[in-house]
Amino acid sequence: MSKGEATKRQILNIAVKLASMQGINGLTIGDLAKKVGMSKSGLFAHFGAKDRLQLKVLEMAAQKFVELVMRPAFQEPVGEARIRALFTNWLKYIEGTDELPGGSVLIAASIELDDQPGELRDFVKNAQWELIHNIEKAIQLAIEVEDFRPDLKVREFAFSLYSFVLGYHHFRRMLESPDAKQLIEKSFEGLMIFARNKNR
Amino acid sequence: MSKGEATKRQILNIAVKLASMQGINGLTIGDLAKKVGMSKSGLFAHFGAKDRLQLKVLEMAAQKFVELVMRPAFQEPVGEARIRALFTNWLKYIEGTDELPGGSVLIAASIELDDQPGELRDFVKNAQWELIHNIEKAIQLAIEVEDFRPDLKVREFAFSLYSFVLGYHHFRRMLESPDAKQLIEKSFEGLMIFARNKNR
DNA sequence: TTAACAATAGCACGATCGTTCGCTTTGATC
DNA sequence: GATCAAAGCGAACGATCGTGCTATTGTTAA
Repeated sequence: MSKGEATKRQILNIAVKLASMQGINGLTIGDLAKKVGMSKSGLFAHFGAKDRLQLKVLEMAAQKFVELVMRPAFQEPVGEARIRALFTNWLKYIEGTDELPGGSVLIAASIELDDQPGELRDFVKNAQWELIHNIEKAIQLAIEVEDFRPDLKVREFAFSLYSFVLGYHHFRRMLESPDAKQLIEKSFEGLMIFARNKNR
Repeated sequence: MSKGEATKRQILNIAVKLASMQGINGLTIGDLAKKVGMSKSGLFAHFGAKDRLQLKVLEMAAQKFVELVMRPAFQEPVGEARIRALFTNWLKYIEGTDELPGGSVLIAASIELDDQPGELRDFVKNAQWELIHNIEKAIQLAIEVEDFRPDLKVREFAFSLYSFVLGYHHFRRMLESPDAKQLIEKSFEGLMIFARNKNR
């Protein structure tokens, strides 16, 4: 890996962290340069335009999500186990780490960008749809191995699951509700009971 | 009402509209002045600082929400009817009007502000908690008139309802999912069945 | 009707925004 | 070690940010 590629990656890591706190629009080149420890112009040269930087940040965020949530979940056996792993990883991702202290960048970006058309919005929209389709695949497989009811509506299940995650994000991060985790876990278990195949 | 009060109100109406599209942080005084049709400094004098303007915008947004969603719902008879009215009004509010084209200002502000402490964040947090407590009151009353099960967990019901609304917001505004409305309505009906008193 | 005051405009400020350009330093290649 | 491209810096650009100040206009009450 060339020197340029290395610093670019380092920049993006810090940029994702920053964007997760100040939003993708709140991300500023001067600010970012200061955090990275290099000059504005030197940093800027890596991307050529702010749009490019923002897009790369979103791509990196999406990639991190896949690595931390989707990939490990899809290594679990098909069925309820995979759904549970997906759920668990997702929660952990939202709770944040040193790398991503500010919750989900993509959820935040969704709301920031939902009224400003363009490349950034399109990317987020596509990324979210891809996520949903993958969830739906996992649900479909759970039906096929008869963990879940054959008449379970895949799309509706996905909507509920996604909604609960958004709710958790909200209750935990904005409301700072101390029982946020219990609430989503209870809701999730309810969803599982609803989905489970009673004939086994 | 004095002249100043009148223009102040007019400014805030346009500001809420703007903030609902560009976010509370994306709101800019120059931009706003242009839309309102007056000078930057003239507009600025009404608020003294940007924070003040932002706070007033959030207050106005919260007030609009109460007027459009909460107040009419609480005129409905206690019980399931009130919950349904709350739900219906909330959806309509999210779907947006000419006044509020950009979805819920408060939901957007929640995510924008969740990592920047201060007066604005505190206000949004309090407003959201007040909303939740009012929802919980309505649920509690529905239990007391025996529309809902006596052992229904009020907080959990409120979490689910709120989550579905967030999901609807997301599916409709970001994903532009054509079946968003069907999805949340199905989820809501499921929630109602779950909550309903079976002994009636 | 006029004196007092509120409301608005104009202008300028320092700061920061994204971006450009020319220069120096660094790194890799022969 | 010389060569040349890649990488990074410093300074400056025009635009816009939030915010003061002063002057002028408009409203209101005596």
